[in-house]
Amino acid sequence: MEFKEAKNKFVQTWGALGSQWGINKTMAQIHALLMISNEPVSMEDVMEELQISRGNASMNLRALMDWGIVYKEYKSGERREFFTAEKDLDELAVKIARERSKREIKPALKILKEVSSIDSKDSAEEKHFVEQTTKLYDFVLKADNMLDKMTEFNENWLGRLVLKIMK
Amino acid sequence: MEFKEAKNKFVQTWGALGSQWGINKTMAQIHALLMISNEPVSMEDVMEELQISRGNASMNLRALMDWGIVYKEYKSGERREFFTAEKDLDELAVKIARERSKREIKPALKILKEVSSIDSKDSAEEKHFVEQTTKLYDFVLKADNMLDKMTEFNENWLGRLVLKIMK
DNA sequence: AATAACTTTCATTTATTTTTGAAAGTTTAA
DNA sequence: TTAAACTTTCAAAAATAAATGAAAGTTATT
Repeated sequence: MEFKEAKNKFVQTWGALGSQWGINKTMAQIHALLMISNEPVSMEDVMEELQISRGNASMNLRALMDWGIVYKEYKSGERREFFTAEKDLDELAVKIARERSKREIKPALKILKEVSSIDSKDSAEEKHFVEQTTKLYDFVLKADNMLDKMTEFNENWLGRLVLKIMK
Repeated sequence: MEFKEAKNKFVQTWGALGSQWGINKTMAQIHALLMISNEPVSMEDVMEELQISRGNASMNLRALMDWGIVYKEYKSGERREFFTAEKDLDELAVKIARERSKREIKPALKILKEVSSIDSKDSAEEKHFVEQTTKLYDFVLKADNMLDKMTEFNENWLGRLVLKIMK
């Protein structure tokens, strides 16, 4: 396989993976492109390589910056803006986890708490509802905390030990 | 908030959460409905409660069964089939993780390995590409293994200890 | 302060995903 | 073996999400 083909295959694959994990396809593809780029990439380059429109490139680059996983760079003597990706993968994972937690899990938790707090009066049906949603709340909270604590987890020695054992 | 409202809110919320995590909305809603149901639910009930068509109900129930998180049940003396959800949440998480790993991560890993194995000849650009995709491969593999090992992790004492510390 | 170089916005179009529902398929019981 | 009760399939329709591109908006340069 030659370089160009490999590059293209990688961008496609990363794009598909992204879209299955809540990041839209183009966004993930742009990120892929930046990941494997030696040097900062201009919007023009992104449009060219991925064959997408200016508007699309602009909006998705903006979104990537909002997520904190792509940065703007300025080259002296150049008018245009250039972009680079976060390349530290642990950092990348943490940022994505944080963002998704904030956008998706936190709001869901709020509602889970709400609905699990109705007073279940008498019926067995209602009791079961409260029981289940309470369990779910605890579970999602636990899972969310795990994500939140990933950084420390990855850094502290005990975490490393466990990782080693789990491997 | 009264029961009916809470129930509806929960189904909607779980549906939205599901659709953001790669499970389609109706599938997640059906699952939600089964989760909070005291007793097995017929397809007719599902259609009625969620206001969806017979085909939709049928296909999504089938998908849920393929994922191994919903089971068919037969009531003696009843012709119809009834359905119940996996209610053990750890089990649920493991099954979802396994399924997604199989469908999405494993194929992506295969391609990552492929593209990271081109021989990078001379150019710095190609060297960088191989370097990055190799790192990515290792990272995704690590993450995937973590998912794979969740069960043990949740069961063994060291895991529990770490969970406690992480809390 | 006018112009050129570039970026963002957003109404419209296009592509993708999901849902419908009627026909075909199965299973059970008489 | 026929009919009733139920489930599955799948082509077409509807809903949703994403992309386009031209106009509006910025910012730097002369």
